[in-house]
Amino acid sequence: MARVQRPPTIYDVARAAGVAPSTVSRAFSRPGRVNVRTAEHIRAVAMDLGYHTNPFARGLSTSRNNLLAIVVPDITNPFFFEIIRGAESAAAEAGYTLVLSDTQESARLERLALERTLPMVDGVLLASTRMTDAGIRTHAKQKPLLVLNRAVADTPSVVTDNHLGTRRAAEHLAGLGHRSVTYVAGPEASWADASRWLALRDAAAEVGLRVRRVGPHQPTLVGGAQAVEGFLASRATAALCYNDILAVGLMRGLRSTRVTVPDDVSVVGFDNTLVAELVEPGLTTVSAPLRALGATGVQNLVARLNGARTGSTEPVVLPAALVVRGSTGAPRPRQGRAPAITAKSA
Amino acid sequence: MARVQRPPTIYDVARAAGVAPSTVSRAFSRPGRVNVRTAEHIRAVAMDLGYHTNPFARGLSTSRNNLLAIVVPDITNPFFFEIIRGAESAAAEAGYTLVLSDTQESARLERLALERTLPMVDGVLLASTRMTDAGIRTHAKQKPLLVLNRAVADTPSVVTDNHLGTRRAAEHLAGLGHRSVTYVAGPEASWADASRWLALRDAAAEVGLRVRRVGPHQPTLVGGAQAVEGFLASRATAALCYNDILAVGLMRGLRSTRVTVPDDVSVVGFDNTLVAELVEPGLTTVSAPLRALGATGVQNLVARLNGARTGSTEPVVLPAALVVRGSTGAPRPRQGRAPAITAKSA
DNA sequence: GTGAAAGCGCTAACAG
DNA sequence: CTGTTAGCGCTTTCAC
Repeated sequence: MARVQRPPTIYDVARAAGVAPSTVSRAFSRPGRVNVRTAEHIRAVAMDLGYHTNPFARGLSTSRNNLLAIVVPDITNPFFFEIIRGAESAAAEAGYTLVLSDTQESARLERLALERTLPMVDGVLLASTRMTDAGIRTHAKQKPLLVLNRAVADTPSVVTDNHLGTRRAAEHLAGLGHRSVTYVAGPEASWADASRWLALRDAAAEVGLRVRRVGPHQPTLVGGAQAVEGFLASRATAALCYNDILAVGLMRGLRSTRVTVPDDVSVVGFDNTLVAELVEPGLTTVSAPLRALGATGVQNLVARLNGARTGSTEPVVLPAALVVRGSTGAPRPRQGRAPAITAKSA
Repeated sequence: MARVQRPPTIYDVARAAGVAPSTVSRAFSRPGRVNVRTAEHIRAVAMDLGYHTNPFARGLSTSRNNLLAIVVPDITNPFFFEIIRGAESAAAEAGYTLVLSDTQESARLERLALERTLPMVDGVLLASTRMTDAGIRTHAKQKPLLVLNRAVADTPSVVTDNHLGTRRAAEHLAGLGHRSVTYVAGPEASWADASRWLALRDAAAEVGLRVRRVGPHQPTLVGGAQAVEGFLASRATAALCYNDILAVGLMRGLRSTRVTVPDDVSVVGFDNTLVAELVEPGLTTVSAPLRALGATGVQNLVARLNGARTGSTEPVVLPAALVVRGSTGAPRPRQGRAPAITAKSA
């Protein structure tokens, strides 16, 4: 097992190179201000010694350390790791490193994580936070902060266009001949859930769809299975679900009943995560630009750190689109006869 | 948008509390060494001012900043985010924060990420690294480092028991009546791939299975589809795939041919990630204790940081188990007639 | 117990 | 262009 030794400092390099420490510093932080030959020499010596500048010591003077925190409720949720990847690559590109906090859906853990990471980063990305608007604003006073997937007054945010996406889904269903749709709701505290439901109400009215709502449900396979009964009771021929996992759970639950997808009922999800593609039949879903969401968030935050004065704090809205797969189709011809409503599921 | 102000320092607190800065410092870092009433007073004043100690300034003196880096090839791969979550929660529990680097399967990016993060963390977790053993050891000289999913001489590591897992899979297949199995290989550079293949060779011999190997293939859906032809040509009745995604890709590819799973061929995956459960039929797979892998890695690393002198650098081996689902079954009775080998797939 | 002073590794401001 | 001198915010001797 390799023995770890104390890394060389700027002074070691300075001595070895026969120059002043400040010159070494300059050679690394603003190469332009140093004779090209000395700079070269210093670099060589440094490399030789295995010198790496200590970013936090630097941060002490510059009060920036090129660290960004991203706080997510659940790393294992496909929804978030696409966002994380977008954020990570944008951060790396801008020379920032990401600090990751998984709050495991707990508001308490989220608060703790934030308190621990806030003092050490230059800015924070909050993805689908469970905090109150007031709590968010409090933290935003301490460090530049940006909210993903939720609009908060006076706080920069990036959201997806739930309205447009839902509208497309409604049009799609109406176009197939559906007359009714039920929204299968997700977590009560979710901003996205509220936003999607409201959007569906509007869109349904515009395209002439009768709309119901069941829930709330956990955004999990189990939650989807639990939604079966309520959905069937709503007697709609189509379901728009809070997210993909919930939709898949619903589809699975329906399979245990006499109801088949898409012949009896059509199911639409939200987010276009990997599962939508894996499930059989493929899940028609509203695609959120997850990676772009993370990337845009980081870019805006970094711009702010660099002094960009964006007067407005209107949310940045990213477009959504409908991805049509096998889970939607025309409803049964004799529509008067609603689908069987007795759930025989486990 | 909230205005961000410069956070209060230890001096601000000292002045407001009417004590010396060093006393404030002590009140936070070693409360025992301070009069309990003064300490209380200081805490109150600090809270009042919204003081948070700057971890990196502290780190300058103590040369520890409670940061750990985790480097993964692909955040969006379910395999890794289970590991990440395990690592994250173990880190949080030990008072450490995780810094995340996604190298997007690129050795170059991995090197860059490491160079950027190494100087700022106390230790590094390398998950399924693409580096050479020599490269790993070089970095291990600079900071305590631990490798996940790969055994490297002279370097602490945590791996899963591929041997045992593969053995179980082989026994399962043999028990069902299979006489032949083909290993569908993953990336060439992968330590896990080599390890699994070797394990299968041994296990197959022991249980009396004829064994072949096809590949390498990308560990993706596409890679799995591309493996179809080679697999069919191998004329085996069972496939053991490098990982779940590859297995799912293979199953999908097979569906486009005349071959059905599990009636014509059985398919076994590796890792027991979410997709194994979602796919139809469910994928029988060797389950790796992913979360435990991440957690154990962090715990070992932290122990080392705290001065634990573990003499040996033998890999820590975590148990694997076989999870049986619908993708495996008894081979067709008339086994002389091998499955159709003409691939009609896209 | 508490204060004063030095220093962690680096950058910044000021001379030359 | 380069050297000198102060700090950045905190911890750590060493006195008292």
